[in-house]
Amino acid sequence: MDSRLLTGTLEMMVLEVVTAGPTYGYAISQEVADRSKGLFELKEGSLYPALHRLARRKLLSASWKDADGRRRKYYRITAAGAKALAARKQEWHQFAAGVSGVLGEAGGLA
Amino acid sequence: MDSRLLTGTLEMMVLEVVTAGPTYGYAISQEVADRSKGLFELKEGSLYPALHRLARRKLLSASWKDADGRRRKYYRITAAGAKALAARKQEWHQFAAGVSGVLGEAGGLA
DNA sequence: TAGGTGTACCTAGACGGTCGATGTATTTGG
DNA sequence: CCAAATACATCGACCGTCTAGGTACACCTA
Repeated sequence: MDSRLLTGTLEMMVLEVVTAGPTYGYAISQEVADRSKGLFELKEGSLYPALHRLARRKLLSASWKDADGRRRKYYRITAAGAKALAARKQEWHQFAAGVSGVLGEAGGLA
Repeated sequence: MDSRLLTGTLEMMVLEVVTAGPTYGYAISQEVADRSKGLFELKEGSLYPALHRLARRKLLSASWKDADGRRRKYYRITAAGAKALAARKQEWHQFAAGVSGVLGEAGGLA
């Protein structure tokens, strides 16, 4: 898996996972790995900066919580985040359809 | 269209177009725009460096030709290029399926 | 109790691809 | 005659991912 493919979709996937309910970095990476059948193993050097970007842009809100004697930073989606996610998903589908079109496959743009 | 999504797929699309027969930079960008219904407008600052990379890696071979009184650099796919393209396409399909899985859509990884 | 593994966060710098801007030159169409 | 299209190329800016490193605590086993 060329990690360059992740560029632009990593944030979308993070937003999607957080949409399911408040969660934290480590759990997000596990969930993404799970849902992708182990294909995506988000690296800490990509994941944490992405979370910070999303928080800075107010697409996620963050708060520290203690659970199981562990210090965790929980993220939850904001209204702006939900909106941005919807836009990203649409863009992604359009993009994927465009690639299909160039590759001469069925499922290209209408 | 966030152009960052193109990272990693631009070369694949170029290889695919050249597979149809020897062609040149300007025509490639037209063809990609065509096949993607205008969604992808490859910029010169991305396209030409990509062609040079692919040629340097021997995935494409290049030769100058004169046609219509115009100076054009024609590219054709090499055996290694065809092989690389097949690999990239498989990787792309896997990647797209992985994203579908994370987004909770049908068509995820088996 | 020492050490390894898993959990959990973070950052710095390297790397590389896409972009906008800019440059050159010719042909075509109004 | 001049604007637009054709056709190639390069440069530096920008930005996201990665590797590698760091901190800290919980848990299990020898």
